[in-house]
Amino acid sequence: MLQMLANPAAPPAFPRVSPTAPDLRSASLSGPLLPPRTVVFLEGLARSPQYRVVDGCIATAQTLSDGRRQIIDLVGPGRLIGLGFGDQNRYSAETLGFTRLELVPDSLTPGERDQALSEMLARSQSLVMLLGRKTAPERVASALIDLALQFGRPARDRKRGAETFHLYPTRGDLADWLGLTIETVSRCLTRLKKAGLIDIRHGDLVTVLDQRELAGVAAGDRALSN
Amino acid sequence: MLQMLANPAAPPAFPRVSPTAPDLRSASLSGPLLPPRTVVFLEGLARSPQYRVVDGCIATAQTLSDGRRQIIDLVGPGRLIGLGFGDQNRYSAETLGFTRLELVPDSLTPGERDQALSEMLARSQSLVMLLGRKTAPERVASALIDLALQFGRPARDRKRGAETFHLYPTRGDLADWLGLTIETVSRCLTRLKKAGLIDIRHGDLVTVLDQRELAGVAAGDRALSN
DNA sequence: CGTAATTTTGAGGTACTTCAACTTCAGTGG
DNA sequence: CCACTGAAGTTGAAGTACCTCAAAATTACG
Repeated sequence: MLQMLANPAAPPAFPRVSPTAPDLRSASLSGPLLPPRTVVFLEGLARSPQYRVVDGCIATAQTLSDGRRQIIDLVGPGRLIGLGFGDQNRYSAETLGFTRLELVPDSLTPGERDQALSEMLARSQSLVMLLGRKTAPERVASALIDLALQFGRPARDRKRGAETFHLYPTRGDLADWLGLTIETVSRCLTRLKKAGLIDIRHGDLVTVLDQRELAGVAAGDRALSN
Repeated sequence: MLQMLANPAAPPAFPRVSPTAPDLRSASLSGPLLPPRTVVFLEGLARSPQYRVVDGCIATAQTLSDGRRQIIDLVGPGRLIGLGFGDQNRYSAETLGFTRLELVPDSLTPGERDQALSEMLARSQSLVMLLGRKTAPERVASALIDLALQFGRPARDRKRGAETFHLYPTRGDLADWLGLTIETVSRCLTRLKKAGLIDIRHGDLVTVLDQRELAGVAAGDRALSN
């Protein structure tokens, strides 16, 4: 699942782009609804404008010449993409699910830009720690906690701490984010389910059943039986 | 300010800290010469001022509660440390080798700060790609290329492309940077030496003998025989 | 020269990957 | 409604890259 896109350098296949591809730039404030797997901009091409995610989810990723893909970040509502580089994009951005973007003026206030850059840096450093020093179950648990924070809603369940969110990334996306393979991600999720820490319904609706235990797994305090 | 305190997680050996620890604050422009393994500031403590590395090398690192350490970046001359966070340090900073720091005013121009943050972000994202998707030999080769760029001098050798630099990080530091173990780093270096791509003299003087081949290994184009 | 720390090297173990088969699910058309 | 198809996910078995453990070799230093 390393290459979902064609060669990034060359004009890419635009999977499932609606025939009448909406022009983002023409949207004044809140743009059109982009279908899943829409490429917003591509690594290596001339620098794209900046967007704020209004609703949905964006994956930013870099790809090696041989096709290995690494997702740099999953970006949820309220956060920005497309800032912080020079004359060309340092990563690609793609929707994972129906997503609404909002064009952000190139001239953010220095404060806003600083804030956004700092947050991106902090998240990138967290990912470095995760990739460099955490085991597969720890990575998956950490990812779920992050996704719950970004995409979680108050949860319809009354259960204390139970939080439900829409899982935008596929197993392949999670693998490319967490430096694992699809199979390893799947196995970890299965074990988290069997341990009663999470539940997944309809394939993409995740409920965190035991937040403390999940955090324990993420921190390496709790093992995770087979 | 210099917080030469004990490591919060575990009581660390503080090798070779000079008895009369110099106070950075008293230095107006270019500070004193800090000995190796001097802790400049610590993760989790109140935010430290910002410094520019004048000469030597700084490692910035995060540590998990169980002691696993991940080096976030190795910082060479000209680059900044200590910026980009809120009220407390998000990582520790430590000298690897005799290092001279220069206090940087808290009020960088927005342009300077933006520039520095962007560079840190770019480097962090490169490290994410390295940790998530590169093999051990690729990681070590990539690291050497980065270190040659940061610490390399014109090389006394006439050889085209040959570049020599002082290897500040130990095998352990490299391992904590590259998400590997000491032994794996050592084995990769040995293989690079045997392949004639690099040479290491006196334990810490590295010469890149074949820049192209080394880049090939880093990119995964060239394998690396046993 | 002697001791300790670091690095190297080897042998064996394991967490994760790879390969392959099976299952589930969404969409499509009969 | 239900077979048919393809994509996504799961599960199992086997392989391997890297880790762990241990010891030897090298280097650093008093």
